[in-house]
Amino acid sequence: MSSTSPESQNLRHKTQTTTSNHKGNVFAEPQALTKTPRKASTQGTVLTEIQSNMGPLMTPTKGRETGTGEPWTPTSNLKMLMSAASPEIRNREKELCIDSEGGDAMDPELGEEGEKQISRKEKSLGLLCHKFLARYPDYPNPALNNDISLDDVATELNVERRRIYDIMNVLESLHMVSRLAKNRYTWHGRVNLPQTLAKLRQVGEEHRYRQQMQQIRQRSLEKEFDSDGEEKENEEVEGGEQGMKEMFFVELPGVEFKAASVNSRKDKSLRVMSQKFVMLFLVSTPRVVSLDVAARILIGEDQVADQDKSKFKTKVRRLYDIANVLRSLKLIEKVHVTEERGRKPAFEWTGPEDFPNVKETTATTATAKRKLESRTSVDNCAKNLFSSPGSKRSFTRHPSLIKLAKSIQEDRRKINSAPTSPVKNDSSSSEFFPTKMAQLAAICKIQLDQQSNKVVDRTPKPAVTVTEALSAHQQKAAKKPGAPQPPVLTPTETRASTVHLTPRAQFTPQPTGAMSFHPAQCSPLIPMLLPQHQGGGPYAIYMHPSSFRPHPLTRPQPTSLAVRSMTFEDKTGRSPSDVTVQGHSSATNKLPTSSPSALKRVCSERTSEESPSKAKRIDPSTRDTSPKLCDILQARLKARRGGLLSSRPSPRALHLDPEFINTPGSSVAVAANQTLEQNLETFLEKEEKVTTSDSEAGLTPVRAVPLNPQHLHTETLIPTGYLIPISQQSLFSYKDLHNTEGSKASTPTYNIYHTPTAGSRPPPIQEFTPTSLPLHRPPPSSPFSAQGHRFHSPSPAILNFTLQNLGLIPGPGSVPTCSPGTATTPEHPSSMPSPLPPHLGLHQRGGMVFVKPMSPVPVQHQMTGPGGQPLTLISLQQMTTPKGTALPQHSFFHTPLATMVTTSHGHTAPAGNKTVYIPQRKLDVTTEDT
DNA sequence: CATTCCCGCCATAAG
DNA sequence: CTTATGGCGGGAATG
Repeated sequence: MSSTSPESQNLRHKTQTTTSNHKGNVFAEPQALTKTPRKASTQGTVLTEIQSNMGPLMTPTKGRETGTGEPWTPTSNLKMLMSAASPEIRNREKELCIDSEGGDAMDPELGEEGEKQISRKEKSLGLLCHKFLARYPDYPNPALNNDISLDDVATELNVERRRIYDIMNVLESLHMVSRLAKNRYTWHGRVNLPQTLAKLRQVGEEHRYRQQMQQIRQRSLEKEFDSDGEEKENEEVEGGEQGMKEMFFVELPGVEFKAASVNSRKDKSLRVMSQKFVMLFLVSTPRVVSLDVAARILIGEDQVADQDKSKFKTKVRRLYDIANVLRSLKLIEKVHVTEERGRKPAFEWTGPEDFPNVKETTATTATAKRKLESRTSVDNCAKNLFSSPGSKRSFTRHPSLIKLAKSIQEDRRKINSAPTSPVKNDSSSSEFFPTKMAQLAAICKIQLDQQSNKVVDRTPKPAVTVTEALSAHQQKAAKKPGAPQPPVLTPTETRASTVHLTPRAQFTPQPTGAMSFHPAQCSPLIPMLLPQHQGGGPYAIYMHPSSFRPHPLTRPQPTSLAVRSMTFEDKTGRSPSDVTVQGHSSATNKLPTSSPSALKRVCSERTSEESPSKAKRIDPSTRDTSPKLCDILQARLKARRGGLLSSRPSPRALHLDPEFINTPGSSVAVAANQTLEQNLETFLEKEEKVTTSDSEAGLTPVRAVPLNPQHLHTETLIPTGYLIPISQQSLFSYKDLHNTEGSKASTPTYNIYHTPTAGSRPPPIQEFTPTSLPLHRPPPSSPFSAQGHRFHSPSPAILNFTLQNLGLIPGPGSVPTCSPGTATTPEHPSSMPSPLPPHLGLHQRGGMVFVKPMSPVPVQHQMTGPGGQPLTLISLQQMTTPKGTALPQHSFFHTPLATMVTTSHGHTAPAGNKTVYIPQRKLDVTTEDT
């Protein structure tokens, strides 16, 4: 929108040829400033960017809707600082203290100019992404306009457009943004991240990525010799379905589908690749995926052994691009897997482990929808057909279709909205954004459930968190019973760590004390509402919906979305795919649609884990295992069905519009039925299978895995089209409970959730470390001019940086607070009994403080930034990823089995501790089931 | 040398 | 046609 945009673009293009300088200057806001020394400098080939200098000068001209422009200088300064620091130090984070000013501070010598070498890192995609993310709240107020203008972003961040596309593509793959139109995207933040992840995991399982990964790993281990042939075969067999490598983009429901237009362009790589990559993490047992394995899988077809190297290389390049973005989202971290042979670059998942899908299904409201569905579905189908990957489809984006969809959707919404959706917002606090609150609540809930206690911990005590984390891991990893839980604890703090995985460890799941307590927590957490049943239900396959989006600004309907999510499964009784489900208890999965059951289900998951006895049995079923089982089952099914269900496997053909279609009536229902049957069958077979599978995997089948048939995922229709999950927003109330528990209650929950980190992972200790942020608010005097002045809507990014620089980072041990500026309610750590000694992880590594923009408007009360702008302070554990910082995190995540983590520096983590591992095979990944 | 991954040419899709 | 997107790979920076 800004006038500048065109100009800038033009300039860019033009400039390209001659010099590299491109970017920067131009956008900087032409109008305002004159000062552009940088331009000249830039041009000069050398990278030096003088920008830093400029910074102060610049006024934040650009502010647009997004949040206002950020002056960018500061940012750049920060950047510089970081970069400077980082190189030397592996950690980016800590150094900040330094200072304020940008350039000089850091460098003793150079003073201002100094930066010349910006080292490549400054330009890295990860950093850029960080800056980008800093501009938007993790959980934006839906009511606000969350539009993102590419031009503005490019300008403000001072980067070429091309780079923004890279970021947007991956964010889009996670549904954190969606494309509205030409230069416009809408920011969704992490609101539907849980759903997205759940969905991706589901899809990933369906694709049997886990198996594929295992095969590849094995193969590689054993090099060519012997076995590979066979193994391969096996896969391929199943692969029939696999064939569908080309999956399409997985879509989410509701909010996001604005992107209708998106699907168009072949949907080639980045977006899809990113999703696949994430899927790999979600299905792999140790949440570690090595680069090459990922590349191989992503290559897709690759069946043949090594394909071109070049292709591989290219793929790897892309993976790095994606990884950098994911890293900035804190979803993954770089690690090294040491196999026998050497260490390979790999990434470890650090995002949320579980995301129960929350979905609400509202069972009701089928009425109108069906009709709608039918239509849409048709359209969708058509569309799908057209759009085959690779080839160009003329049809993509038919306007007509889009419109249709829109209208339908709207209708649907209206219809749906009221009844089911539980709208309770307790939000007294949430005055303005009920919807948002709801979403948040939902999210929270989800997180809580998943993480079980983690959330709680986060605020109060680290120790707790750790424990939980451990327990979770344990479960996954399933240790031997004898093994104590503590093992995991080792606080390894390395950031970039090397993980050594021993191949199979045998483990039995064991009940650990820790686990036991989980249940209790769960129950409390879950309290109110679990949304309906889980499951696959929530997702619907979606073609691409039209880009319908209600008003950006005004969109009330959050609830409606929730409502809309219906699950097909109801009919059949079983949800087609229920990722989460695995209730141990119910052999039959059919959960009635009733919500209560859903809750139970969730609980059950947790409980299952916990309960020792059950744990064993059930564990397998639980997330980790389940996938396997699923895979197996699926494989079986496929084999059988073969022809029968061709439809299913090849998703492409089907497109269902989720929303519209939710009702089971159509194909879905059928599918569901099939699935049930299949499940049973598979289940029976399963045992056999299990063995085989294990063997395939390379794992010794130590234990028989008891599977619950239930878990199996049915294959849902998903594969084909876009999947749309249902938005969870409905849940809300939860937070109340939460709050109460946590000390924070008073503060609007919103804040809490806000914390970026919070959402996802069990926070390693570090999070806590940061002392209370609020205090730190940068004094006006702070070196950065920007801060002082900033009137309103300062760019959050800047603040963040500043804070960091100022040394806000607290020492260890401090309480993590996310208090709003004003109150800063201290959340004292609630005194949770932490089973584990704190020492584990804590280090002060320096948490970072992050300031995120809150939803601008309303939030004010909560906190007010220096300028009066609303700010939320959050402690982050790690900023970006640099390897250097020491974080304990990894250790937790690693399966207890045999992983050892080495710090980047090389000091090994404290011992493998209790991990039991049998070093037989090098391969890390071990499946664990029981 | 290997790993990372930035840069930006240039093919395509959109408008 | 002009733009907007984004695949893709050279090759530079780093390790």
